[in-house]
Amino acid sequence: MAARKKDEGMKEQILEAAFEMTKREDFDGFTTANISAAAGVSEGTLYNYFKDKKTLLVQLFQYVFDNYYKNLNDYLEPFDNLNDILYHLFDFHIKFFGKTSKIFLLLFVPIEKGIGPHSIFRILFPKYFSIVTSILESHRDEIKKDISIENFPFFIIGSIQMIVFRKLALGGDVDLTGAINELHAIVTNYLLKKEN
Amino acid sequence: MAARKKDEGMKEQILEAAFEMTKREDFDGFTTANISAAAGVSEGTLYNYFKDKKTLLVQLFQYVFDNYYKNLNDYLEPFDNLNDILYHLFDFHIKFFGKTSKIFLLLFVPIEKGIGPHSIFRILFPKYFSIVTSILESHRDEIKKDISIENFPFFIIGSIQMIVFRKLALGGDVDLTGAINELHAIVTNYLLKKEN
Amino acid sequence: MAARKKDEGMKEQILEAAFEMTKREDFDGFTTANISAAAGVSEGTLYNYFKDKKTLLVQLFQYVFDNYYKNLNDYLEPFDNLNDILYHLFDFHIKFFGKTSKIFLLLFVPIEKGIGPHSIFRILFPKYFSIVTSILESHRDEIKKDISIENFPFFIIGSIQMIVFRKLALGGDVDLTGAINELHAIVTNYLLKKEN
Amino acid sequence: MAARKKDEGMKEQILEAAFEMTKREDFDGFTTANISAAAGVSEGTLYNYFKDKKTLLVQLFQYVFDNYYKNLNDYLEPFDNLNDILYHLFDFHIKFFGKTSKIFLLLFVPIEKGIGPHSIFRILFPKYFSIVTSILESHRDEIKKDISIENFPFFIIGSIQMIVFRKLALGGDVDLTGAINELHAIVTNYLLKKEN
DNA sequence: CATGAATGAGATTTCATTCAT
DNA sequence: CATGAATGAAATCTCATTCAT
Repeated sequence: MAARKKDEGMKEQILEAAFEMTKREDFDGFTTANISAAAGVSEGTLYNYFKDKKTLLVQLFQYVFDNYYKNLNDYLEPFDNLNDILYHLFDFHIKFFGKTSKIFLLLFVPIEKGIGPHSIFRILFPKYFSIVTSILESHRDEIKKDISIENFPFFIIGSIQMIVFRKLALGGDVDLTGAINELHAIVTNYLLKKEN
Repeated sequence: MAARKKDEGMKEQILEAAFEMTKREDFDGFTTANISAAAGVSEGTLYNYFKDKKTLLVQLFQYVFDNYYKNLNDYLEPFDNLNDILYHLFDFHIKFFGKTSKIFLLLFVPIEKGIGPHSIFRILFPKYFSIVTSILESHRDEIKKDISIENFPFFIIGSIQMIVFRKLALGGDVDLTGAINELHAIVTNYLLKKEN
Repeated sequence: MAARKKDEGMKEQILEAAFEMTKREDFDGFTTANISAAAGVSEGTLYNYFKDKKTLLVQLFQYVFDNYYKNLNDYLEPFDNLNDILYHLFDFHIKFFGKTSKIFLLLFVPIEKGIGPHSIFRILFPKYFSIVTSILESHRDEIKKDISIENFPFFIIGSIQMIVFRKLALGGDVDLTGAINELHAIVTNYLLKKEN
Repeated sequence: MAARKKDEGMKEQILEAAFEMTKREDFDGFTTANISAAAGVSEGTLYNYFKDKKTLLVQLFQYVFDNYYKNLNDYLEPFDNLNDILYHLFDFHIKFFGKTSKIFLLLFVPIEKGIGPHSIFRILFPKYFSIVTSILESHRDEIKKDISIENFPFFIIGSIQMIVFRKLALGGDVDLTGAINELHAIVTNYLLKKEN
């Protein structure tokens, strides 16, 4: 149990370091050399905790998004109406990834051989879908009656993500707050019952 | 006088083959071996047309998006109101990339050394922004007076793109038409003057 | 006869261009691309005049040194005493190669397979030896009686060559005239009968 | 704690093997394949010790000449007059390179980009100049008063080197001792005060 | 378990040579 | 003959993985 705990700690330390590495301006790709240097361990040590590099990357992505969801829940906890929740969902996303993380490079890492699509996207989508869906469903009464929300989570993630990407692409002079406000306006305008 | 006459189209042939390659289910990365095999030429030939692999990839991305914009213009030509135009913008995007292209893997390819962000995103954003902006501006009278559309192009690209990604991730059973319809509803609901 | 003459002309044109190329500051090696570009012909054309690249290089070296010897003879013709002749031998050498020729890179090009040394040096040495030796022998009466001159040609070529190399290595601020004078003093001091 | 302990001598082992390789009759160029085979390591290992091939070659040249100078000092230590020292300088040079080393092929390897000459010669010249100059200066009282010795080091290196090259070019039947004696006579005759 | 040097498979790149035009 | 695009063998270089310590 102690050993396992130690294991888990080291694994997390490596994954955390790898995530931090993706936020650095001079990030230079997910090589084992880069990851081990960032984690302060030897390359060989990586293989004591992960079968191979692909496994490490898949677990890295899962680690980052488990983290994301956990912190998102805490972040949203104080808010009780959908309007506020959506705003802070956007806000949180920008804060979590907004600076410079290149974690999304992993999206196309293949996770299994065989027929059909099999990228790391497969991990992201169901998770993201379920969290946004559960938010929406627990506030159904605030949402307009006649609209479909089946694809809404994807609209949300796509839009936020593009704001992040834009920041990554264009550099420091992006008005993130304005973008969040505009996105929030679009979404709530569509989604929420008119208050009067 | 000319030797095997330099095929002016060879460069395009290589880029086209590389793009087609990204749509294949068994796509396995942008190696020079893969690209040359897809193009039916030797690896050495690649270097007769491109200084190095990075140059090829940047030009590939530009080629794909030049193609995208050109075809999009033709596709939208018959439509004269913003409602229809937006619908077919979404529609076109899905058709163009919708199946399986992994061209977006290139988004993070660095295009220059130096300070700040410098990925291939830099190429994509201004182009996409300008085309969507010009569409919106030439239909200003159909848009609600009081709303900001500064960030609108990014929401649009982000949303469409996420639908494409979802298809890539989850495979064949995605209701693309439904997604387009819903996205279209969100956007037009926010953007367009209520018709009465 | 006309055809052969044309051949010879083209061959010489290529070799001359290749030699000129070695004097350029941005000289970048004896690639077939470089040589053909310098000569203003296609790469394929090289192979109409030379069996392969090695043959071209060997003939280039021979061409340069045949040229050297021929011009040297003309250059020395006006002088009739060994003192002057030696001075102008040095002078000529510096003028011929002195700026920036990297022709000496070819010295180690192998010219035959098999046992023993077989570099292009083999071509240079006998020629240089014979010309210096013949100069010395036709002025035997000016040379001290009791000294050996068997290795003298090598001393001369080595010393001059090093002056050239020094210029190549250290750049523009070398006092070539001073170096020639000093070398001349050493050589004549050793070699010539004291005049009184 | 240490893995296969980093052999501090591995770098030197590779350089030494590369130098030895240049003395082999069947030496066939400085390819990474040749060098790694000579050193008994894999090609990949070369890149654990040298950034790239050019760096390896520059360091190889420096290694060889550092070795040369160190051993030369020991070799000359017993001798206290310039006459003897010069003789054994020649003698040593022949012994060190005299057989078959093709290390001098490296002389034109470029060491930096930019304007002006920049070959490996730049490394050789100052070193050789300083060692010969310091020998001459510490024996100034044995040298004739009125002669310039500014260029002397270059004549010495050039002459010795040409003897080495001649051996390389012409093979085994060269009278090295005779050549050394003659060179020694030339130099001392010019340089040293007449003893009487 | 940790290390990190060594490996070698595979990726990128160069370039002498060929050959269809 | 001249051309120069295409080739492919060989060179340089990268990097995930192994394994002796």
